[in-house]
Amino acid sequence: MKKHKLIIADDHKMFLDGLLSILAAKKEYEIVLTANSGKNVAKYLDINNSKEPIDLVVTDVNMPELNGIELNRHIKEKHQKVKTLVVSMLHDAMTVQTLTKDNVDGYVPKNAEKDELLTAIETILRGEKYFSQSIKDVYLKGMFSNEQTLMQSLSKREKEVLKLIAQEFTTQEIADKLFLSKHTIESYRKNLISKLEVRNLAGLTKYAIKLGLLEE
Amino acid sequence: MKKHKLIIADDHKMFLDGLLSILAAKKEYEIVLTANSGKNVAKYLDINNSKEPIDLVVTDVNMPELNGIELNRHIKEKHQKVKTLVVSMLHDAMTVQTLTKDNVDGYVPKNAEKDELLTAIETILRGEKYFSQSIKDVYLKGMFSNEQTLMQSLSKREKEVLKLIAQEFTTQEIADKLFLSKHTIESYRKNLISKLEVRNLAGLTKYAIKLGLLEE
DNA sequence: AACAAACTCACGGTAAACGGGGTAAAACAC
DNA sequence: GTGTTTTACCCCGTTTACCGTGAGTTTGTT
Repeated sequence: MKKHKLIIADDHKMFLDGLLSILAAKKEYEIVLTANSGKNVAKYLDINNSKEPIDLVVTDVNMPELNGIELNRHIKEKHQKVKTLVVSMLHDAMTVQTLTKDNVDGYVPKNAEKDELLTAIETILRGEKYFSQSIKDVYLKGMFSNEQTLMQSLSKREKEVLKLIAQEFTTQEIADKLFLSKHTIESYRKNLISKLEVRNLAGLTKYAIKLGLLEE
Repeated sequence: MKKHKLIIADDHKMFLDGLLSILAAKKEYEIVLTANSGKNVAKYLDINNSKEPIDLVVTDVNMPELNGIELNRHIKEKHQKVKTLVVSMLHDAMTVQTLTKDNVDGYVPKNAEKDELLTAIETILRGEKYFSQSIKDVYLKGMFSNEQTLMQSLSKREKEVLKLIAQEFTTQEIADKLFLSKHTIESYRKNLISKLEVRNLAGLTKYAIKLGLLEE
């Protein structure tokens, strides 16, 4: 019987050790590489995958250099045959949605049982998808939450203005910055307040943060 | 040689498995209990510790029911002889400060090497403290960051007002709510703006969030 | 071509926030 | 028991935000 070739990636070394000890005990699997960043996985695949094709990459979401989302995207673009399984904390709905949109093959939270992880891996290697119930819950909840819908209901310009508002710029300053009339910005402000169902600048600011419009 | 009795607690089962496999391989240690919440550890100690004293509790910070901070506090109050080692992600300075204030015996981030974990445990069992360099860095950085200082520079009343401001209440509404003159609230508003070095409500709101004054 | 979004601008009014300047009693610390 | 911080209060002037209502123009879709 041919062993399935796996890569596992997580920046928490102890967790990586844990995964490794679970998977190395199974003779069906060969751990070809363990990595603490997505970049190392991508690099490895880009160089070696044609010679020695990998079956599955098990990866965390939060990683330096190239995170799990980006790694999954890279794999699904450049190495379509390689399956991906995300093993991470429970993330927000958007993360899950992004991953599924990018055709990830499975998602198991880190608080799952060992057995569920093994089931997930088997299922995926058979060519099916595997998502834990809690992940499906998050996904569905996200579908009907208004955060997501509201974000989509905002146009590009509205998001731009919202961002500047939350960055403490006044209407006049934003108008100057965008070469628009201050009346225009006032309109946006009004629309944002009614669309997001908030009362004032404080509510707008909170939404800007929630929607991830602010970096620093 | 008498084995040291350990308890490990983490709500991520796979990580727990990892820890277990690392520690169970060492014959110096006996894993008396693995738990996925702080409450279970506290309960166990409260009932059994007099008969069969535990030497060390290894715990995560983020856990349901009773988190690592609360668990550590409980242990240091009720079971002074039991050492505690936190193994968790890198947390903010305040978490680390709270833990050290509560006399935790060590802190190792989850991305540490297996060997460092073992070193930490040995050190602590010898009666010394062990903190990874990255944890010390976070601690020191927190000492000189202004977020912490600013938070302390705010009085109770100021925090209360700031919270209400960020909750989208107007000056008048806050005045009514706290049975104060609206002039008073205006003063607080001004002081907050100058203390926190922001320009307006948006900046105040961001600080309220950063300082953790808002729940939902 | 028709239609809907998205984007732009305008006016008038009320309410609120912002900025600068104060006073003063109570609580806490040294 | 003197000094500092906290809490609470006041006035005034200016700016900005908020609200309603409306309307032209561009852009993309079917």
